[in-house]
Amino acid sequence: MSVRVRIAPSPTGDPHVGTAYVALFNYVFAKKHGGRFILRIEDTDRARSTAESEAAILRALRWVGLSWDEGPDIGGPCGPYRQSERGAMYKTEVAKLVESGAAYRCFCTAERLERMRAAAKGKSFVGYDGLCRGLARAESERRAAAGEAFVVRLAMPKTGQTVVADRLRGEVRFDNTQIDDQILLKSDGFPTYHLANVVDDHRMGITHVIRAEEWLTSTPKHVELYRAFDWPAPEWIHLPLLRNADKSKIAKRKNPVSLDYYRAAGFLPEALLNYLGTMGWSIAGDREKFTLAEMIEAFTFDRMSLGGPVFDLVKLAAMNADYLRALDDDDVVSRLRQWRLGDDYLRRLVPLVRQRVQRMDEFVPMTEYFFSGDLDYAALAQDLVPGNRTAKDVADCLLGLVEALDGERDFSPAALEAATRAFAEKVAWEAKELFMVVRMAATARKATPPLFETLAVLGRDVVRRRLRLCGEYLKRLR
RNA sequence: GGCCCCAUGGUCUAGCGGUUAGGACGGCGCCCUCUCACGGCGUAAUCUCGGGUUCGAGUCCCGAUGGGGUCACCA
Repeated sequence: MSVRVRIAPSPTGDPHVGTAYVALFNYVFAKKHGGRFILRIEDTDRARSTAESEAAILRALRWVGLSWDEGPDIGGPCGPYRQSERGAMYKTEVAKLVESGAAYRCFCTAERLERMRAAAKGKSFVGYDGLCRGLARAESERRAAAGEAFVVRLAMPKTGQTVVADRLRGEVRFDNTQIDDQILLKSDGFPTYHLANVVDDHRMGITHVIRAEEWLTSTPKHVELYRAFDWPAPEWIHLPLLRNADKSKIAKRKNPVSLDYYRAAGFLPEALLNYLGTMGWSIAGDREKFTLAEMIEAFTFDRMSLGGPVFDLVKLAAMNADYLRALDDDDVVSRLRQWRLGDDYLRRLVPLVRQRVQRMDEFVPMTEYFFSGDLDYAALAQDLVPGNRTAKDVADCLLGLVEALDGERDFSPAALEAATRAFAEKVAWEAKELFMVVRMAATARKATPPLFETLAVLGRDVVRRRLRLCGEYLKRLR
């Protein structure tokens, strides 16, 4: 059977470095075995999924250099590759499960579930209590027909164990008493990840599920689903999780996590890929530089290590430096043009500064912060903290604004201004007071072109990082 | 807290019963050099602990400890 693997990102935010990490191993494994690498969009969370996020993820994956053989943009034999367009399949499949008794309708309200969880707090098992599991078939049919809202839950076996065969860990055993009756179909009729993932992986002929370790503990539910459907299960390979410096799962509050950040910061995609390839995997004992092609050539899961690797920006930068130095001068020029020194970026900059310079030789010094990375706030420490505020106030404010901006997909000047004004109101800051702080945090200057135009050109990743770093700097001031 | 996973320098890792425990990033020192960077050389720093198994454990087993993940109508 030929290898078919997939990466299944959820379009609910920025393109995540973890997605690239998992994609890399899927890609390499597929290529190693002459298989196919599939991109599937898991957009069943209709409240959080956005088209912009999906587009950003595709763009970022392309930038990093991983191309897929089947996907929402290029199609393929098992489409559609967007779960929101596959709704009918899930309903048909879940109906079979209800019919066979492997799943059941649950009419419990969110309020009841909340009370149930509160009551179970501190107990050894905190999953669904099974109230609706015992409902007579006729009553379940009747209530559904009457239009009462329901979800469909998996009827997990109540005894015995479920064994997950993980390629890297061997057989992992779970007592069935520990496993929740997972919701398969939400009351809006959309499937949860657990259902959609199993149905799609089956229908798309996925042979190996290579995904992050955070999924390991929900895999018994998937095992049970394959059993209930009487489908052959794929092989599971749970990759170690990328970590922050404190070893917790990599997260944007502690580490830049958006692939767009890495592009904006001037990392070369091949260097990033090489670095990700050293996270949990090694090509040889004394070697860590290798190309994608070399990784494919040498690839085997036998060379994985399972401790969660700390994602270290410093080491990434050192590796990036190696790649940069290996390019010839013309290549570097061309990379710089693609990055920020090209017409596109300059065209956005010129309207902001042309009225403010008298001579062209002022342009570069005046726009320096549009091209630099992290800024130094030491010289601004006094100005950053208005007389009526403490450093901590300003820090909290900045950090709060970053959170607010995280959810802001639209980074146009107008949207930024609206969001920032709304935030100012929320924290009871005078708008112009906040604007000045943001200006200094984003540019390390007190005089710049109009703030929101400037932020828009700097871009969401650079702006959020600078505001965060400035906030953290102020926190340390004390 | 229940369950699950993991455990070699600060970090990424090599090691798959017998090694002076290797490489890389970072640190420090020296050399190269008009400066800086590159490069070269050197140096400090690791097998979490406790029991076994074995002639012999970083390597195998058990336990403890520590870290992480997960317990949603999010993925």
